[in-house]
Amino acid sequence: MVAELAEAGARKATRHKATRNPEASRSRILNAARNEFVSHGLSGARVDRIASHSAVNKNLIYHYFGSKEALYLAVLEGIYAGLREQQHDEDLRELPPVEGIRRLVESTFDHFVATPELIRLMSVENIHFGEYLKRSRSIKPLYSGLLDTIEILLRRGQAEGIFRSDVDAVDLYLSISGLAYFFLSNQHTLSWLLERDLASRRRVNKRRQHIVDVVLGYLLGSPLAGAKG
Amino acid sequence: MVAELAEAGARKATRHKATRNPEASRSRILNAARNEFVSHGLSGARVDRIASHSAVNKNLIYHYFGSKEALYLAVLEGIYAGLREQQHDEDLRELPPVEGIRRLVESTFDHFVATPELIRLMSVENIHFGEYLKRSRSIKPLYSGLLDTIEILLRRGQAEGIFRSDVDAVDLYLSISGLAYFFLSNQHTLSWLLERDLASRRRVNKRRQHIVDVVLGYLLGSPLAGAKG
Amino acid sequence: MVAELAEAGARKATRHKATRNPEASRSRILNAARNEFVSHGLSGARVDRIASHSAVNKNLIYHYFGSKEALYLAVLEGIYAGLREQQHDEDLRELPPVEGIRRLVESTFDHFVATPELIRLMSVENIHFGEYLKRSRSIKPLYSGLLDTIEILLRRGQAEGIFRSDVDAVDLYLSISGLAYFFLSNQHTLSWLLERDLASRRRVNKRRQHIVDVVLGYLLGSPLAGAKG
Amino acid sequence: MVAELAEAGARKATRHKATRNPEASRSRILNAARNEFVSHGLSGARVDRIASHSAVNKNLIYHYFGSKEALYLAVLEGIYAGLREQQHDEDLRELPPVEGIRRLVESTFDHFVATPELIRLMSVENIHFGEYLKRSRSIKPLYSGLLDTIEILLRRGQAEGIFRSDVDAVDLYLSISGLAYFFLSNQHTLSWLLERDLASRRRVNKRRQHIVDVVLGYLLGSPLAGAKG
DNA sequence: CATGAATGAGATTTCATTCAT
DNA sequence: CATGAATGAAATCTCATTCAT
Repeated sequence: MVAELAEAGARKATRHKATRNPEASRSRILNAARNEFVSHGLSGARVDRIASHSAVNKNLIYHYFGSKEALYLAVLEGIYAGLREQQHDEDLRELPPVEGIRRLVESTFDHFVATPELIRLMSVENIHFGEYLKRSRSIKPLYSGLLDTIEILLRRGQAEGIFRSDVDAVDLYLSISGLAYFFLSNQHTLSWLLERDLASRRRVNKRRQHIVDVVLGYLLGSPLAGAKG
Repeated sequence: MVAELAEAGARKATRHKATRNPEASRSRILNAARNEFVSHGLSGARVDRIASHSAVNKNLIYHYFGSKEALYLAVLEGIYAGLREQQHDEDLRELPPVEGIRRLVESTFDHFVATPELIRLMSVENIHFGEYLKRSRSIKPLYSGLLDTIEILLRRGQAEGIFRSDVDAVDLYLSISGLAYFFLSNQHTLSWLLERDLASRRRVNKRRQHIVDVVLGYLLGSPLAGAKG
Repeated sequence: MVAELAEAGARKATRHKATRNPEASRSRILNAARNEFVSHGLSGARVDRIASHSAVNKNLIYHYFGSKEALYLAVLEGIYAGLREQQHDEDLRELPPVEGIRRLVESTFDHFVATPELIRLMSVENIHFGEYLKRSRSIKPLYSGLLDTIEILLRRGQAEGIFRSDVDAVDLYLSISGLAYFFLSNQHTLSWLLERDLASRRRVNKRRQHIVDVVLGYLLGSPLAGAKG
Repeated sequence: MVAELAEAGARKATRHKATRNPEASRSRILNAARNEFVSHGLSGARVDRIASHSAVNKNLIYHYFGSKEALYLAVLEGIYAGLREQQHDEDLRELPPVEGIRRLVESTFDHFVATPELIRLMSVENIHFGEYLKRSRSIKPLYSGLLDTIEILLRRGQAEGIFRSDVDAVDLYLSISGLAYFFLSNQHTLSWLLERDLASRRRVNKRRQHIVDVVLGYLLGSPLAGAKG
């Protein structure tokens, strides 16, 4: 996966040579930059590499984006937008609660798996204490409906008497994401330490099912089971 | 938390001036280096800052550790050793299964909370595809007993008929860690996006209980509940 | 004054957008360039700023002037031409000598005050060892009559027995200009060092009178007064 | 003179190669920097040239001075300090007034002639609106006594009935300096325009005497001579 | 006549590392 | 054991200029 991410930009560059097409140039830069930041983090990324992988003069990067940090922010916004775009959570609100939650869990997991850049950039951003995310105008609004969707499904499930009654929507969201995130974000260290190939298709499929089981197992269980007192 | 991490080294520097105490110098370097790598990642860390925060000549760092990367590895080993040291998982094998799992979940969470450096370094290391971890001789052995402990508790719980039968030890470990990790590692972005202060004591305590509930809810539930087919 | 000079170009730009009027474009460029070179010197000037302040495509600047340096020379010629144009020194030759000199002193001072760009460009040009001026075909001819005028007034004053006899026209010209120039060219440092606002109207008026007094005091005095031997 | 200034640093560099003598390194840098800023101004100066002319690694410049601008300020402070150091104006206060003024005029002129860097840096600084000078802590105090000296000499000369009564100390200082400054600062353009070699020894000596004559001619004259009303 | 896109050379600055003592 | 001085390579960014239409 290392090589895959690191070289993706190089493979795509295919010597364009002076496109005279600003849209194309801009998007080639963004592409190369995403690969670079994803592979090396913010501090480790090199503007020179972004320039050469996007087959563009280095100055053009500064012309379009102003600075390495601003370029990173542009990449970050693109990635986060993609995440929320694909979640379509509003569509789930009408489903039977168990089905709705299952779909939410699965789509979260699937999007994480399909977009490894997302998880890496989320890590990078947290290494930087989220300071670039906080500068973004465009990202936060994307998250406004998410908790509502969860809340709606939860309440409907509780009204039907099938979900346990003590569930907090924020905690549930953090669990759904966390169960997928850690497995993916820490794949490299975990594969080594546990001596398992966590990137294998079999393992990934198995994990997907496990996460659904955990979330639904928890939601469908009784609040008292295993409680401390 | 940003400031806390960033300034920790500065606070400790207290002008030692030529200690002529190799042990002390070495450990001051390691301390400052941990703070630096934790605050800025590997690429973002600065040898100069480590030197000045440890009140040590820059050359001494190279004398003791050879390179910035080697110093990073030393820090990484120290941090991972601390994690496994504190887990005492062997002690849990004798406990009643529910109690054993609960303790494992709680101690994992507590150690993560108590050592924010750990989580940040785990992220940093995965940004670097785990390549430094893989160079370490000392870390992997620490993990050898962990899955056994989980396996033992699982099997005993299943034998007693209280745990569901389809649980994989690796997945369970990943879930226990992931439920805590994501919440902590991504605190900065999540607090901003969800408009909640995830670092508040109340939220942390609540999360701890939630995680226990999720893990035990899952283990104590029936395999069929909510299953796809 | 800083802001005044620096922003003058910006104020004038007023979005022309494709004038299709070559004369107007050329003159807008020259205007913006004068402001830019005056505010930042030759090395500090930016072609980009000149383009944006003159609301003209950068390429047009190269089309009309060929290079940044050639543009600078064009600006320089314009400024020097303005200086000599306004001096009308030939008109003074007929006046009574004291009156003629007084008028020359006053008009030199007044023109310097009215055209701060002139003094700044003269400084800039001397920082560059006068090399651009020397390339100009148009400037030197403007100066041909100046010393003659002074010479004529001097000789008539000496013939009348009112001017001292040992006066050199070149030195007199340098003094007339220098007494005004230094006060204006070094206003920023001098105001700070002497803790006086040399730009105030009162100070400027006072200085004008002082310079007349110095020049006439010198010319009307006797050669022996205060002489070394 | 162009070549002289521009190459002065090069001549002095004489391949030191790793002096291990911080004082010497620092002062070689300052020397080379003075030459560079004097020859090319602030914007035109090149850190690379300063490094190579001082036979020092470029980084050492940043290590010692922090930035190009800070280095420029250090040079500026050194130059201004030299000016006031050499003026010894306090020594002049006891002299007979005519003698005191004559000496002040001569020493000002002589110092300007002996230190062409001074005049050029004063011009450079005014091109930059004096903003670096204003940042300096050390320069202004040097100027505190200067006006007092002039005032004292003026008042004594007026008490003796030999100096005219309407003289302002600030104006007198500006005239003494201006009469010398313009001739020197604008030598390159003036020599060309007036078709005289203003740098020739004869011309310089003549100018020195002229300036003394002008200042004393003015001071010893009567206030009414040539006055407007 | 005029333009927006793009470039190459070089500017300042940074940083891990080594030298000499 | 420890240090202050110094370095080379490379990083980010700038800027006058040219290309293609």
